[in-house]
Amino acid sequence: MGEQMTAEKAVRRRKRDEGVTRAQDPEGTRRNILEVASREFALNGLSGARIDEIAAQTRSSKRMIYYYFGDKDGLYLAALENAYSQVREGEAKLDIEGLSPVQALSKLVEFTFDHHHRHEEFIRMVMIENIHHGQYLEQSKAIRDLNVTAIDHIARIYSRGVEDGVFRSGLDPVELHWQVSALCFFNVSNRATFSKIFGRDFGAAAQLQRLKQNTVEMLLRFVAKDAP
Amino acid sequence: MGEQMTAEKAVRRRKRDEGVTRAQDPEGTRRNILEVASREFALNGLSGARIDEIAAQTRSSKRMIYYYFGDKDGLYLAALENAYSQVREGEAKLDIEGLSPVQALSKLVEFTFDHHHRHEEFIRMVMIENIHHGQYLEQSKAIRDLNVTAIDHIARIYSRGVEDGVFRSGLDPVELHWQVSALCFFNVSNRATFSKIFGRDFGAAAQLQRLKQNTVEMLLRFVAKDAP
Amino acid sequence: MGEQMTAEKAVRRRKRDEGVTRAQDPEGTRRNILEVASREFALNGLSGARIDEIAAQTRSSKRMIYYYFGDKDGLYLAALENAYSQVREGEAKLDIEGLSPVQALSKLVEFTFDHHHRHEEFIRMVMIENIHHGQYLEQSKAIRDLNVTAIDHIARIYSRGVEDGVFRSGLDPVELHWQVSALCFFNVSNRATFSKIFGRDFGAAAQLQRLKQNTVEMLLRFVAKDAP
Amino acid sequence: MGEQMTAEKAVRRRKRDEGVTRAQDPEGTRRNILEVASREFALNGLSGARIDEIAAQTRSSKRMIYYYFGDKDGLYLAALENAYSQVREGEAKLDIEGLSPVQALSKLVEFTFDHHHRHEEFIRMVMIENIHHGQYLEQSKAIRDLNVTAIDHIARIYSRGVEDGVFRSGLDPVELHWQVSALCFFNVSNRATFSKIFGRDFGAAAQLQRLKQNTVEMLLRFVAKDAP
DNA sequence: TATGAATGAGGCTTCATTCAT
DNA sequence: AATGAATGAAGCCTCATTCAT
Repeated sequence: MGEQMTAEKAVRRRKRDEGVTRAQDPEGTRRNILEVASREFALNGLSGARIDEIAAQTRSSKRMIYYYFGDKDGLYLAALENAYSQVREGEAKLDIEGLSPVQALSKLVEFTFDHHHRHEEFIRMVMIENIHHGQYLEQSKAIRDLNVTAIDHIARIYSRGVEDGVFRSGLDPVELHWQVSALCFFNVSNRATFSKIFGRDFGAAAQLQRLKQNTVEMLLRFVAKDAP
Repeated sequence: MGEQMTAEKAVRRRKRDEGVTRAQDPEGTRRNILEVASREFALNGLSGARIDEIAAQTRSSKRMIYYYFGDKDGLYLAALENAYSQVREGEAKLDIEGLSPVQALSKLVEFTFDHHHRHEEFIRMVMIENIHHGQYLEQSKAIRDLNVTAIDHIARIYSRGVEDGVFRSGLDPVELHWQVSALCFFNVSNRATFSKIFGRDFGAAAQLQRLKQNTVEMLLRFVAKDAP
Repeated sequence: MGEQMTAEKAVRRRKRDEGVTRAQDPEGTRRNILEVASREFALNGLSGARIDEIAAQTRSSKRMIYYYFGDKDGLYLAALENAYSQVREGEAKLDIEGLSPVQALSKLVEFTFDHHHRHEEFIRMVMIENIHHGQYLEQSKAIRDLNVTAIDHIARIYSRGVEDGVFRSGLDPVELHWQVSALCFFNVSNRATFSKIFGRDFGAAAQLQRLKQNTVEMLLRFVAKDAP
Repeated sequence: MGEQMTAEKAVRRRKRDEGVTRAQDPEGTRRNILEVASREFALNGLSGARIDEIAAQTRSSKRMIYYYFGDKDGLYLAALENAYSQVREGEAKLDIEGLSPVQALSKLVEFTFDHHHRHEEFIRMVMIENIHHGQYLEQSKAIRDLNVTAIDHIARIYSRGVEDGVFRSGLDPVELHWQVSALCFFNVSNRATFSKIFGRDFGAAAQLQRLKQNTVEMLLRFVAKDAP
């Protein structure tokens, strides 16, 4: 009696009771921590996330977080790298072989729109990182390496379009990428405030479909050759 | 027993000696706190901001923060309302009287682009609020009231353009607003990560100028009547 | 907008809106404060009661509390004196004229039992004061003066009973008073814990009736002359 | 930058230097905190007790209080359970085997009287808990479990007395327990105010002896078979 | 590789009280 | 007689992190 049960201890007890004491699996442990941390950082931000809470959701303990990631910043950086890596990996799956420039650009925009929509956690990590002025991203060579190919697709499509005489020349692929990103990113990043302000659910399927088509159309019209 | 002088006390004493304290000026005190808090929340987020740090930059004390704003959340909400209120106020200054629909839309987009650029603090507050799923905005009738007129301008311009036969019909003003917002917001919100990833300063004057013109052009092309 | 409404301010506003600004009535103000304070101290104890909360329930302001009572301790002491004074005043109404010693003692015990039951606030103040080792009561000449007559009734009844040959001699009136007090006081003071431990409502009417009769009987049997 | 030495730190250092710290002794640490807390809560009440003060008297730190007990309420509840548990444990030592009902009842009352007297800390905790309307006790299954046997002794004695024809029938053991408790509890709980009001030390040995004998006698007379 | 126990610094908030009018 | 604004001290609690095993 008198055994007061704090949250911290309750978790430990639960784990023991559930027999969650897994076999020695360093990589699994690391992976598990990283997944939980990614979720928690994306949900609460860097200062909002709690090491205790992350540890509690982990299959291992707080000590292991420090063992594998050094400190909170290290864990955050790993989560950030994880987010970028997963998203870039997904992008690699986009296949625009054999499509005309217009079809390819349409497909790229649609894919980007959907991809952002599917990876809200990533979007939130990027928002959070921007709140921090990109100071962690700056430290990460891994992330910079990951992103160099990010504009390859659109650059290729655009130059083909220009060659084929269907896109006007003089545009900057990086700026095109910027525009696609802006429209697709905003859809996820600002949905909460936008929806609440206009009393309209910008996450509803039909609405998303319209926004996506708008975005495709915007890009196509933007690169289109001016009427003679 | 020497005069024990804490850092806080020393600061307060200095303030008083410098005659910075305007005793018994409720509105001034409140305003001063709010300004400092707005800056700090925008810089560090809700959980990242420190009441102690805010108080230290204030002309009054930590205690007064609680006196006027109740708690940290209350202060944050006030800062959020403050941000929206200031920005909406600035928007009211946009004058598009006597301009053609195309000119008006160009001006609106340029203005919005610059306005966002000038109000980074506001952008950051909106990002932060989105990280919090808009839960504070939701509590604030004041903000909802402020924003109802946000699309008035673009709605008016668009309908005039349609009447005049220069814009195609069938578009949704709220979605147009969404597009303008996305392109202008992203420019501020994601500048840090975008710049670092592409090794290019997206905040440089010339670059901004290009992005702004792109944005104007995108919108004009999007609403333009299709060539017959 | 942005006008955050703290509890403190809300109260002030309410009062103003309700036009509660009463006419200058020093005694009324003092009385009102004392009543609210008595309730709050009885409910929450000395350290548990809040000056702010008391002020909020008052028709006047926090400042007036200090104006009239000096400090929190002063207010508590006034509330304590108030409690004793009210209860002693009520006791004065007990009329045992013309009753036989047995009848008088019965009536006294019943009255005391009921009186305690009716004055839970007083009981709680006495408990609280005992928690504080009676250190405030000690300061109050007023309370000591009030209580000197507390045993008069029972002393008179007892000596009449002895004279009449119906009560045994050699008992101490103060101890008799002690016994009556113990049984009547406990009924109110420990009802919460006793009820919860035994899963039985010791405040229910029928139960109270039984306890009261027990108490009368206990006293009567205690003073009764031993069977020859 | 001189070594800034806070009071707290100094205390801790002293403790370590004196070898008072028994590192890594969870049960010892917990026990030590609980003992200090029990004393402090009993002395000052829930709101009156200070976590800082408790920590200072501990062999460990404020942080450990939260580690083991969650928050102040948790610590109070543990102290309350501790108080009940200790007292009930002591009661178990009462041995009335082989005694006649009258002797047994006498012994029980005397024991209860002394036991309450010896455990002032417990009495004070119960008073404090009653001030809080028993709301903590209510949360504690541990305490309810402890108390179920509290009336066993008196119930057994009484029924034997009735069987033996020395006690009258029709009485309720719980009410008998109530009466014994009232008289014994009051002696400790209200001693301060009673003594001060009547200018008589109700804690003096001779006085206590008289009160105890009165209490025994009251109970014996109450259960006694009426003279035929 | 892993863990439960322990920690210091600092975070937010509340309290009784006083000041200026 | 009365008030709104202001305050310093101290209260409770949480955080990231390290120690001992």
